Amino acid sequence: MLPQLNEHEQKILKFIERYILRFSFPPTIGEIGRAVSIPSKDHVYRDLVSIEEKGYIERQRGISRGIKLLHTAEGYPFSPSTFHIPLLGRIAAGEPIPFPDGDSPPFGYETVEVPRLLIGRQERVFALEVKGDSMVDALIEDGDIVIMRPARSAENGEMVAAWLKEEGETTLKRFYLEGDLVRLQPANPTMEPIYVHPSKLEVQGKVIAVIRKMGRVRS
Amino acid sequence: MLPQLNEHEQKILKFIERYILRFSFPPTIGEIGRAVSIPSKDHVYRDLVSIEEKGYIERQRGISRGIKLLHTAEGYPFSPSTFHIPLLGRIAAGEPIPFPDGDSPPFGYETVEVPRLLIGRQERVFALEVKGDSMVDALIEDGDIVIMRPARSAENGEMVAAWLKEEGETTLKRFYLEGDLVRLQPANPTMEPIYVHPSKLEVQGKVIAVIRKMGRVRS
DNA sequence: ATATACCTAGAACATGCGTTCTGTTTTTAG
DNA sequence: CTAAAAACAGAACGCATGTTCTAGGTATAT
Repeated sequence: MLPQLNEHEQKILKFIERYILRFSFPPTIGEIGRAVSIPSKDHVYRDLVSIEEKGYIERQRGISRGIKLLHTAEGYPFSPSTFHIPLLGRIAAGEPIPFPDGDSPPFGYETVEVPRLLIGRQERVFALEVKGDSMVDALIEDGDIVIMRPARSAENGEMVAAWLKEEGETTLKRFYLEGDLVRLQPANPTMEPIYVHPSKLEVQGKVIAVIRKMGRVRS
Repeated sequence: MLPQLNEHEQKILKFIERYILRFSFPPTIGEIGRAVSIPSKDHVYRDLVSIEEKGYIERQRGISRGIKLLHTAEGYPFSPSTFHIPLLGRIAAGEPIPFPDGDSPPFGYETVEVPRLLIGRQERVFALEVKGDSMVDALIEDGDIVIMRPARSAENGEMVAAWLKEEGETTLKRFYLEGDLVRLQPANPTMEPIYVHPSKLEVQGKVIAVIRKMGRVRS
């Protein structure tokens, strides 16, 4: 686990990250200072040394813009064209999805690497690995990675993680509000939808993407 | 299509690419000159202007290392942590898969961005977008992106694209050679396998991964 | 040959930029 | 409270680096 950053170091690291995503090369010490309102270059210089000692960046001394960003302020690996999403756990049939509580992004989890284009704005998204064949009705199989975003409500047609209070289980289906009932439509067209009253249903999040890696071989 | 680069420009662009992959920031003009054996900084400077005019890089004038690499010397989009896989087309039920013939990498196609980790070091991979619900037995739905690699044979348990000669259609299933028959096992556990004689079957490729992006909303 | 354009080299120049020094202010330890 | 340590500001220094100038070389067309 990486050591925590103090306030200045966090602001500096976040600025470096934004700068690289925008320009594709790191900022100078002066640019950092102006961006985070530290007039002294020496001050920024020392902070960079500290950030490097904590393992978030790697520096080439004496070289302009000699900064290599290794981890984001959230402690995740950084790469410019890809985003690392925390893998919160492995989810199986009948289990509630362990949504992160509060606004604090989870720290120190294993991560899943996905292209930035797949996620768009990468706010509060997280990943789950599916265990077992309980979600075949959502066209999801054992080992799939499901990428989600917490949400309390949904638009018609969106794929949601819905908690069915009476059954005590979570299901992934497309959401349609029809009159005063909600139709939960399986992705598998051979299966029938279910209708529930909104009071018996709790939308927990929206499914953003599913990734299936076929590397392994089944006996 | 991007204009061709002359010999110097190619050497420079390839050096920039290698340098960025190694250090995570671009080289200086002097470093480029030394690497490609051009003693004159002015010479390198003019070459960079030319490379920029041809659209391979984007430059921030007047600032050190102000180079953003847009395309590789081969004309593909550049990003350090992802591959860009050619999207060969949209595949629907009953259609044969348009595998690329020969070793020449397809040029000028639309591409799909995939993290390097997802496909490893494999070459000649390509992507297809699935149209229609004909592959639900493989737990694949309309709009999914299937990433494949051409192959003539398969190991037991691998997911393959198999051409069924008598039916005249392609199907995606797990491959098991059992005695002198091949068992093609659907990913959907509620569906039954089919058994065919190897002579009636042609393995066309292996499925490496499936990507499902849920952005759009269905009515 | 002559002219033109282009490629190339080397040096000069001005600014960019990392580093370090001096000194002040704020925080922490006892 | 007092002393030590850490955080901070500003300036100075010197090498790094992008840019431009001058000039010689090479190819091509007329």
